[in-house]
Amino acid sequence: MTRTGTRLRPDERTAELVSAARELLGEVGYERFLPAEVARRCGVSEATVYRYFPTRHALLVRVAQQWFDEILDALDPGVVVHDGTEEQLRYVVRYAVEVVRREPTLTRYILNELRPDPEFRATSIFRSNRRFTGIVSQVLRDAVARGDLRDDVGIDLLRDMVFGGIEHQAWAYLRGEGEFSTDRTTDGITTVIYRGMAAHPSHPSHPS
Amino acid sequence: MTRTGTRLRPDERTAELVSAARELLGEVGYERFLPAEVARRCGVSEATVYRYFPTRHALLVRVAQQWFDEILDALDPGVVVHDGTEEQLRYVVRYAVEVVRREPTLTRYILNELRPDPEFRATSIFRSNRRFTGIVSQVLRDAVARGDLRDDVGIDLLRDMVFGGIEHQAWAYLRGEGEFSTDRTTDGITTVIYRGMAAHPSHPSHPS
Amino acid sequence: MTRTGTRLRPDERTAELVSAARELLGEVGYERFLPAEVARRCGVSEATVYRYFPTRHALLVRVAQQWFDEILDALDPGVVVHDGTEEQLRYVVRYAVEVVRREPTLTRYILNELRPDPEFRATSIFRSNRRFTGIVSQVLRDAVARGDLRDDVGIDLLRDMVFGGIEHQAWAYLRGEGEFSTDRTTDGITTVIYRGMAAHPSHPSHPS
Amino acid sequence: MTRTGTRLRPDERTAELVSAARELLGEVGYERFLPAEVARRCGVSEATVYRYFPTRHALLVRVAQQWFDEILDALDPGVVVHDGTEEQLRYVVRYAVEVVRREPTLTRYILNELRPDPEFRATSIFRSNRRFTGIVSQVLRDAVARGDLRDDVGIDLLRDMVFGGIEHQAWAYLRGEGEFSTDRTTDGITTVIYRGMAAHPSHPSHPS
DNA sequence: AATGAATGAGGATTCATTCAT
DNA sequence: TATGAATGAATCCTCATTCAT
Repeated sequence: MTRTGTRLRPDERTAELVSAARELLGEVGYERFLPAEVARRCGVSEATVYRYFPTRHALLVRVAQQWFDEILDALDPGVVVHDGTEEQLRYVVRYAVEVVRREPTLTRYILNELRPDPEFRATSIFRSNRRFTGIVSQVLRDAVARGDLRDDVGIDLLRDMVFGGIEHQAWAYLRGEGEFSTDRTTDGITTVIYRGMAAHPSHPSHPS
Repeated sequence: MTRTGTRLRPDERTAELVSAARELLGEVGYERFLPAEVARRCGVSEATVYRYFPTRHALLVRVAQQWFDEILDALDPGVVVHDGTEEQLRYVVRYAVEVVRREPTLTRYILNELRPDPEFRATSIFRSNRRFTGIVSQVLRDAVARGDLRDDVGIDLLRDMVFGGIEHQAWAYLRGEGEFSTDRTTDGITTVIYRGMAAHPSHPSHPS
Repeated sequence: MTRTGTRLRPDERTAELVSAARELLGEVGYERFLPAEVARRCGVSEATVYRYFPTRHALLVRVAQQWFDEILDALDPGVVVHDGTEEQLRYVVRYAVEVVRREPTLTRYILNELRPDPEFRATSIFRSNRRFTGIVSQVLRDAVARGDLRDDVGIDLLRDMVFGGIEHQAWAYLRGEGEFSTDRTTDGITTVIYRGMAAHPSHPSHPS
Repeated sequence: MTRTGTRLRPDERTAELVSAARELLGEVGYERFLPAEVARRCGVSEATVYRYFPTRHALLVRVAQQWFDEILDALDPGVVVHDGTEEQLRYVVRYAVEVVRREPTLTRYILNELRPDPEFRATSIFRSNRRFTGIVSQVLRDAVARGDLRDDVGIDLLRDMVFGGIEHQAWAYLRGEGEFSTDRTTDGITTVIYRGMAAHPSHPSHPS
């Protein structure tokens, strides 16, 4: 994309490479990700890519890392702002929907390619990833502790229904098999989870 | 795995190849699936694989097809047997859990590699797949029509929460990030969906 | 083509194989000639082909041999029947045109694949081939000896202009680049060769 | 052949590859042409060949193209220089003889493999090829228009006798079945065509 | 006599990675 | 710092040929 051709400071070049790599990963997925294409998009040689990243894998990991950090930096502050279990839940679900929807391949890469890696737990992505999916878990956990949600279904299962549901929706959308409204998906998932787990079913919520 | 070394009848050899291919696909996934490895596991040459399947893709498709048919043959009859929305839902969810849990990579292959293929809708897997995911949708749809479930959340989203949730659970399990009890997963998902969508919240169900 | 399925006497089976092989060779050419396809056309197994012919090459050689013999058996008697150099020439040219036109690939195979073979001169095709192209040479040689044609151009060159010209015409025809009239080609070549070599130019011939 | 071992500039490497490929094509023909052998002859890896040419076919086409261009650049200017039908004819025939004689396999490749290709007419070789064979046709056509040659035999047939005759002569020569003197072949063909087609047979030419 | 099963030896093409300049 | 050239190790697929039954 960015066609520089000129010499860049190492941090600029790195940023450019990561940016192009993120786009590419989002477009073609992990297996079809070619370092050569990243180089091409930056207007540099393949060797330059390897100057900044020792392996293809390292570049991919860096992409995930940076991407996650951006997401979390934007997400984190907002959580506390919302009052009430349902509103907090809706907020994080909406955020997850927006993220996954915007970059389903990237999400998939992190969730499915990076996490299974034996060395994953040693990576700093591990921590970031935990922050990302964990933030949903935390909202749920807090709600349970507060007595707003029941505890008869595991938090991890609820979290998986949220992320799995979003992911499947996104893929169906990309395949052209259905619409993908952020609102509709957010409200639907929030509603099901909240109504399904609410400790006090007397005040059912209404999806928009 | 199976080391025959002997000559087999075509149907036997085919069965052996499909079986080994299914295992391999389950282990390494679509992209890392090598016909040569299938051959090795069957104790035959690579050329033998190509004697029975014209292309790598054809073998993979056959694996998916046969596997699906086995699943569906076992699943179908049972649905009608169960009375009540929640029980029917629990039954199909349990089945899906067992299937996805047993072969998560295979599931991913069908969901992510086969479905996006432009020619997918012309395949017989398409029909099988529709039968598979459709059976969940149908149970939900029937329940809505019967007035047992509300209609304020789309069927497709519910279905995605079911399959997405199961898939994520299975992956986390395989990654050693958590337990995976068929009962717990089945009950959890069924409960969330049912309680979250039930038209008459007066009689909440209890997960085991 | 012939679908027997039954057991044949060796000579019958051989004949059937050679016949199918000839057709195939004519259709696809030497390099794309697959023994498996010959077997398929005869309704027998590949192994049966190898029962009768030790190698692919042997089968191909046999095809050429038999084909040549048939041609020569039909051609030979007719030569003497014609009176006059030009008529004899026209006769053999017409025959060559018909042969090449009908089976250009086969001709090509013999002319270009078989002849270069180091062992070619030891083959019986060598003799047959010499009879085939030699018959044209002989007609020319006789005419020179009789004083009807000059001797200032080598017989082999004339023969090559005849066969090369026919072959190129046939290929252009097959490519759809032009018509191919047996009469027109025969008369054209005969005329050029005869008029160009005639010792007594006072009676120029007229092509039809 | 050329064993460099060193790093070459792209144009040098390309030239070396094309050169080696031309030689190889001339030796073994289209079907037996292996990119791996080209690599071996240049002392580089097979991958290097594919760095410069996306496919085997592309390399072959490039060989043909470049080769043709060299030929035509040398041939073209000379035609106009010669006076008289017979001299012009002799000149282009001589040129064709030299070309075909030097590289009969290459000629065959262009004539038989490239020309039949459906996309051939879109290639730049198409234009080059037309220039090549067309130059003979043009000389003949001009002579007919001028009244020097009769019009009772089609130009295309005459052209085919020229090229076909040359090709067969070259092959026989390569096979060791006869001598191949450029002069003798040129004069022979020119003589036959000219004497056979001359409108005024009173001044027959004398082959050397 | 016939064959069905099986394969060894290719053979075109891809791509992450290295290294001399 | 940057790179252009180069490649080793795959990877899918083909086909003439063998051999136990």
